[in-house]
Amino acid sequence: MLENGSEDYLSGLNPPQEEGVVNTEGPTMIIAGAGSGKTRVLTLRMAHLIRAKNVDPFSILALTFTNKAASEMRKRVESVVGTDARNLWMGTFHSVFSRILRAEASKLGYPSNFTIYDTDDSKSLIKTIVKEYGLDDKLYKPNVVYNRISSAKNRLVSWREYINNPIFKEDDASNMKPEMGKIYKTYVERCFKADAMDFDDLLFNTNVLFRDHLDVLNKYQQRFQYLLIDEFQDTNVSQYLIAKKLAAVRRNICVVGDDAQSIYAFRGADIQNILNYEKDYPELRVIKLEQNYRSSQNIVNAANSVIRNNKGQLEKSVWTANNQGELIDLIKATSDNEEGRLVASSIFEAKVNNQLKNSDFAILYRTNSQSRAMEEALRRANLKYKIIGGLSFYQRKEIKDIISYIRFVINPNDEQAMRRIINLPKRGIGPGSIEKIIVAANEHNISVWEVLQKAGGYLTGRVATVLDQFATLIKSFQLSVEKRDAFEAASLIAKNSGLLKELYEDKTVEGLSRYENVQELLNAIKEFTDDEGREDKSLGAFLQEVALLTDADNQNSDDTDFITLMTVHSAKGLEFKNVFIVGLEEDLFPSQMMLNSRADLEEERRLFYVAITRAENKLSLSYALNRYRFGRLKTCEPSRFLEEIDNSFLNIPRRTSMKSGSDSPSQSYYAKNFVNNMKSQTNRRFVKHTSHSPSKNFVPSDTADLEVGMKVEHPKFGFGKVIEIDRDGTNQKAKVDFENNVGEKTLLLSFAKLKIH
DNA sequence: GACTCCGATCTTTTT
DNA sequence: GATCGGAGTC
Repeated sequence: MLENGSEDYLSGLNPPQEEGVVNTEGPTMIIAGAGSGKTRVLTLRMAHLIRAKNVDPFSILALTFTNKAASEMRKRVESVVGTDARNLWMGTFHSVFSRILRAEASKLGYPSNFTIYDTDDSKSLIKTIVKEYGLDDKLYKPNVVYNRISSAKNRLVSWREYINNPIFKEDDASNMKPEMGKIYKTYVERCFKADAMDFDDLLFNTNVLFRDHLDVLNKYQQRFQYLLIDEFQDTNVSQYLIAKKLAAVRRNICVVGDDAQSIYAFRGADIQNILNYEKDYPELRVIKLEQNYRSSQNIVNAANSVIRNNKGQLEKSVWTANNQGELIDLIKATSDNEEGRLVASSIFEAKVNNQLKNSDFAILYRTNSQSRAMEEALRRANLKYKIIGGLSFYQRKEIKDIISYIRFVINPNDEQAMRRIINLPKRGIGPGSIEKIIVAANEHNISVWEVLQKAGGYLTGRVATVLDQFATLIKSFQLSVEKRDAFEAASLIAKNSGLLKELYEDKTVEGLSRYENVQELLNAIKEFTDDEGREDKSLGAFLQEVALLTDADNQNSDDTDFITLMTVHSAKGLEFKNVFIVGLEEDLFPSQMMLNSRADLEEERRLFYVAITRAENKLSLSYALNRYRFGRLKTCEPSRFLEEIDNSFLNIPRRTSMKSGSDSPSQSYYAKNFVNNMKSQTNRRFVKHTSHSPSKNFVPSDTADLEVGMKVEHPKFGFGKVIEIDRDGTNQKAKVDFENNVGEKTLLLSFAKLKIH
């Protein structure tokens, strides 16, 4: 396979696949049905360019949708062509163009160390602006405003164009939000002043860069002779225009996509891109990959029977030569918790009967919040699992705090970072003082950082002294960043800022885990600096890397045998032997927010299609008749999508809690069953657990049962024995000796989840 | 300014 | 269930 000049990587490809690999010149569109080997074609196409056409990997640019997809693809190219693959330009639109923007930042009036605002930063900035203007925050909700601005940027509508556009004006006025344009303008100005770009700016500003600086555009047009875009159906207009500009000279642009799997319209993805593409490149070569190699016939046919309900698709018929396979299981549960138990027991059974591993299973759901019930059931069944996505590591408070320190040290104009850390740990600087600082900065037309450095000149008394100390601290950090590598500098910041100490002194279970998380972050930074191949080991370089990272590609190589839990969105591009799609209830999947238009509903249906086509051998669908939503119990109807699946592919419902053979149990049966189910829930001996305001927590009567010598189980530390109980004072504590080399821990009872055995 | 309690509000998906 | 902001208290 690695022999020079050998082309045996072409063997085993079907005709359209081979066509996609070897026809490397000119514009190409590959319409690739689910499971049709599109990643294989894409990687071999790159390999073919390097190997057979002697193209320098450095001049190939491949744009993917996620970081994970990029690194996966790089690995696969490497397995064919060897280390040459390392020189490929490969990554998400956001990561590739943020790199280019850093190199060319000065042309746009930005420093090259500009900060990237994540969604939280953007929303909180919007919130501040709305407040500063004295606007009604019920009307101008950060979410709504953010989405409006975001979609404008994704269509390359600048604030100036937005304000001058009568259609937007009318639209906003009729929505009672006439000030939208003003907020957009101020938001952009504040980002610029903070030397910050949000996610959309990375694309918007790249367009501006290429529009206003033809020399720069020319440089990259020369460099990137071959352009490949994966998941083309999920690109937005802004992304497409960047690609179009880059490919304008050589026209070697290959896009791969599947309109049936377009699931990101909510984020500005525009299916129109496919039509524009055909218009922009009349000489286009279109290749269709229609044979599915992944799934059994039942699964492929069921997926087709679902997607058939959508109107207006590209012509394509996905088929498979695989065998018929098992029928699709339908699991009907009375509650979300029971759904979890049924899924868990089904997995357990299948593992035993078919000699399968945990990693052969995936549980897919529509919303992250559904993971909870599944998680608990799997834990009880002793099945190892891993949740992908959800609240990512980098979104945890303690991590964001440290990162904000780093951000502020690197870029002291970063307003959002400043707001976060200026009173952390508590320095006695409240909202009042922060406002004063901002006002002073605006009055003298200088940056906030300049005010902080000369606090005595603008503020008085104790606050001035404290701010002075703060500025000195930051300056000392700045010095150490210059002199040390990322790990040393970050350790110093964690320590000298006082954050580490504060967490260390918090002996609650939560504090402990926060402390561990910070250590984990430091480990990640250590890994970063220990990487031999990396030339820039500064903290700034680490920050750039981390800003666009999601925890989807947090690979822990040592332990890989787990059941995967994730949303359908994050499952795109993956495959599993056995797949469970859970929570197939009306208003949940399809989501109630997507029932307003046909287009929305069709996107949900495509999402369902994506979920189904992840499965290779066995698919199980489940729904619950009662579910906790918004902390309230709600009765649910089965999803309309279930009815769209042709019955001939389905197994008659068999996994229900019913003991009797009756196939239409009365509602009261479920109600009764559900009450029992709930009872067993409350009998659990877990202490209620919330993240803050501990006084709000109650200690349920059963922790009063806790006695010295009892065997207990903790979700994180495992089994242990109570050796001491302190019931005096307000903070009741128990000292527990844990097995598995964790040792003795003192747990605050109001926090600890302890199960008595 | 810090801390506590209480009620209101929201949860679709992600770079 | 979790977070945020307001109100009241120290």
